[in-house]
Amino acid sequence: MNQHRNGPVRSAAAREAVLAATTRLFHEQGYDKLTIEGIAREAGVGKQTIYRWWSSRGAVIADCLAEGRLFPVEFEVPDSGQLLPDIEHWLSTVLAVLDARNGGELVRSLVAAAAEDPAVGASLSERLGVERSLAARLERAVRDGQLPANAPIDQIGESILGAVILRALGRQNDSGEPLRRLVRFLFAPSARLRGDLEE
Amino acid sequence: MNQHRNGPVRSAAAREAVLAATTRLFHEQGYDKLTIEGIAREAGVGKQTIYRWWSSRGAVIADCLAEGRLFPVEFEVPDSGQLLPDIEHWLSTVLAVLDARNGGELVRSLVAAAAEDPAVGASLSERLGVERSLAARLERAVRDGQLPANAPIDQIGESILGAVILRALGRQNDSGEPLRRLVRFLFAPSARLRGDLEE
Amino acid sequence: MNQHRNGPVRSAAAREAVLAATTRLFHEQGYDKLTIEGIAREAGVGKQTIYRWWSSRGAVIADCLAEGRLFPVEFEVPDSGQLLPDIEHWLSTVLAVLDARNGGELVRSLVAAAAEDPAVGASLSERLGVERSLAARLERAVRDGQLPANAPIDQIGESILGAVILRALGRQNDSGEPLRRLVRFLFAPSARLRGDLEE
Amino acid sequence: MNQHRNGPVRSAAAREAVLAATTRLFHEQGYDKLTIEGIAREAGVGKQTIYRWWSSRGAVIADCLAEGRLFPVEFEVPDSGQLLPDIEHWLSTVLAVLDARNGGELVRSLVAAAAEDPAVGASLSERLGVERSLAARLERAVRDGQLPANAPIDQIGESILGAVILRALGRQNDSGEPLRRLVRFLFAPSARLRGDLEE
DNA sequence: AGCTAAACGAGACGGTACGTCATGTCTTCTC
DNA sequence: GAGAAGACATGACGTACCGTCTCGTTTAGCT
Repeated sequence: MNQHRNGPVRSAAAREAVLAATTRLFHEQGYDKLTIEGIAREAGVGKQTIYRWWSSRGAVIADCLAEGRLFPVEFEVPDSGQLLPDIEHWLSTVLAVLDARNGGELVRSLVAAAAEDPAVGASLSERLGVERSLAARLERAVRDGQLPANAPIDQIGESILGAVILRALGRQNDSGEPLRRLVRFLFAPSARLRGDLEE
Repeated sequence: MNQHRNGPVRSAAAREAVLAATTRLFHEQGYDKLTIEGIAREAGVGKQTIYRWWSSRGAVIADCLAEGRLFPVEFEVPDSGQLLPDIEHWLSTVLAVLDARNGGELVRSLVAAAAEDPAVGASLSERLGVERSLAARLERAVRDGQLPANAPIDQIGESILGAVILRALGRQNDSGEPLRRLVRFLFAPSARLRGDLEE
Repeated sequence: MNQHRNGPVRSAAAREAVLAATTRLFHEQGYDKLTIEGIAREAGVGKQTIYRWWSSRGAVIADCLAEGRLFPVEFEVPDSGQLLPDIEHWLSTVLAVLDARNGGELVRSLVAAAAEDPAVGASLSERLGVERSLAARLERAVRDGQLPANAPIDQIGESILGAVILRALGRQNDSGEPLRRLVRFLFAPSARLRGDLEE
Repeated sequence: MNQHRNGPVRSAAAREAVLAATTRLFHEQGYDKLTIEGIAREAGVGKQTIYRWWSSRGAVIADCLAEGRLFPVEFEVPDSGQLLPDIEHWLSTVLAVLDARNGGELVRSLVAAAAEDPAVGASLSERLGVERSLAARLERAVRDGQLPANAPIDQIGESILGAVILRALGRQNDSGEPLRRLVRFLFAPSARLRGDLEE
């Protein structure tokens, strides 16, 4: 028995306009300058329409995040068969994006949004598009015997992502070399034992 | 506030009152509810006195952070000579604090403050009191040969801290076991190679 | 030639519900708190149904007024043959109603509605139920020779009503004696000439 | 012991700007289109400044009224020694103003404001500038013996003013003759008795 | 009896204004 | 001359209604 309701239905156009405007403003101004009124103005939408469908500023961000509107690219981890070079290549891509204009600001805005709003926090890691692909690659490495069978794949991904976030919070302008050393440490364990991580 | 003074000297009492009020409010309400007016009210201080000496809300937080007012305890890493048990013990302490009331909220507030304000971001990692002690312990491990000579000590610390932060952002209520698996992975490399991380 | 139309006709139930709800809310909350949405909610009616049949909030009020829903009683002027005692008795009735709970507020609400909406203004004086009956009594007085043949009956009524309204606007809590003095002045001209309005 | 207070003092410029803007908007748009935000915008003033010093829209109007900003002219009653001609002349002046552009609207706006706000209501009659001057003239008439010693002067004034208001509420476009007949009735009692109010 | 179009309840929509709160600057008075 | 108190212009908050506009449902009168 279908539960029917009368009346007009949610406007897809309004929803789209809100998410598009939010994405635009988020990239242009960052999270803390993002306001409901600003979104409404930019989207050509009444404030009440936003409040009707989203509980907070963070909830709008979370929707944008869930639809992949906040990241310009997907960070795919290549799979050449050799774990460390693949990860290093992926890391270079990530760092290149982050060091481009507003990349660090984008991360900080996301973190601020996640800190403020549970919904954003909940979808942050998986939707970041980072861990998903990374985890897939690591699972493959486990199957290939390059990582032990019970390596904590998710946690390894989170530790790398966490280090990336901390770097963004500290506004460090290093070359990315410290992060590269971290992944080498993580994925070249035999080298670690031999003490020849670096030549 | 302070009693009779002749010279135009910065009032130590006012400074103290501001920092104390900020600490109190930060713990009670979190970063996003923290306002300059609220601090001034709570401290019994004029708004202008705050603006005179601090450039922003974040700068006040950064001062509190720098003076160790925001953390109830210092997280010292014990040194029994055995790296992994020491780290696991330390991690248990950290997790216990975070899972206590408002512990997660405290981390999220700090992260939000760091995301918003460069000054907070800059002092976050070292002042967190976490990495300093952790790095010292890891250096000792290097000297003892438990870690390779060129292990990226700071980055390892940041990766752990980053994972802790991500856990707080995701509001996860796990037992902390995932984090424990991560440190085991990080500090038991030989086990990893043998595939017997867990029995 | 009848222009025929299909479909249902205006719902008497909806009309009744709207007018009843309006009357209820008008008495409970006054004119300025009266809203179309509130009426629709109270009447269990769609907003559009109101907009379809009435042009404005004032038009609904005007309808209520025209059907005598806004006044709890009719103010009949008795006719004992003696003009002044009749008028004074009527005035006492009016004042008693006005000084009862919300009586003044009712007048003010009506005046506000009349000020805002021409339709209400147009029907205010005649529909008030005041002047109609008063004018009838004054005409009788003219026939009886108690008033000159061309006394401005309508204007006399309006002047009394106007004085009543001004009293309500000023929120005066006098006993009503000033109004009584006015009607004595109006209807005891010979006394006036003799200077013995009051003994 | 004087109870002293620190801090800046109320800005005379802001007060003046608010009252001037209110007066302007009131005349241009009437009371119901008058909004706090509109006043603030027009005055170049923050909304909060208005809310700090006035409790409501009506309170601002009441201040304007009290300073005579809402009426373009003072309605002085001439004093030639002969009551009726003086009053008729005054009435002509009043009617001329009311029938000019927006005169009726002005009255209706004032009445609406008075109905909504006690402060406006309280100062309406005296500040209207109407009754004050009228009462003075009537008192003179009493002294001259043209009115009985205990004629209810204030009430007579209110009855005239009330009739004027009712006329404005009804949007009547009569020539003003009915009002003239009323004052003739009020102030030519002997004529009334002889039934020769009009020849 | 079926068809059809209007009226209905519900309520989403782009707006305006509300009254409150915080911002960062400025002014006044006290110590 | 630093500091408390707080007024100021600005602007966002979240709420309430405005008047218009869909939605599906219900119902009256014509075929």
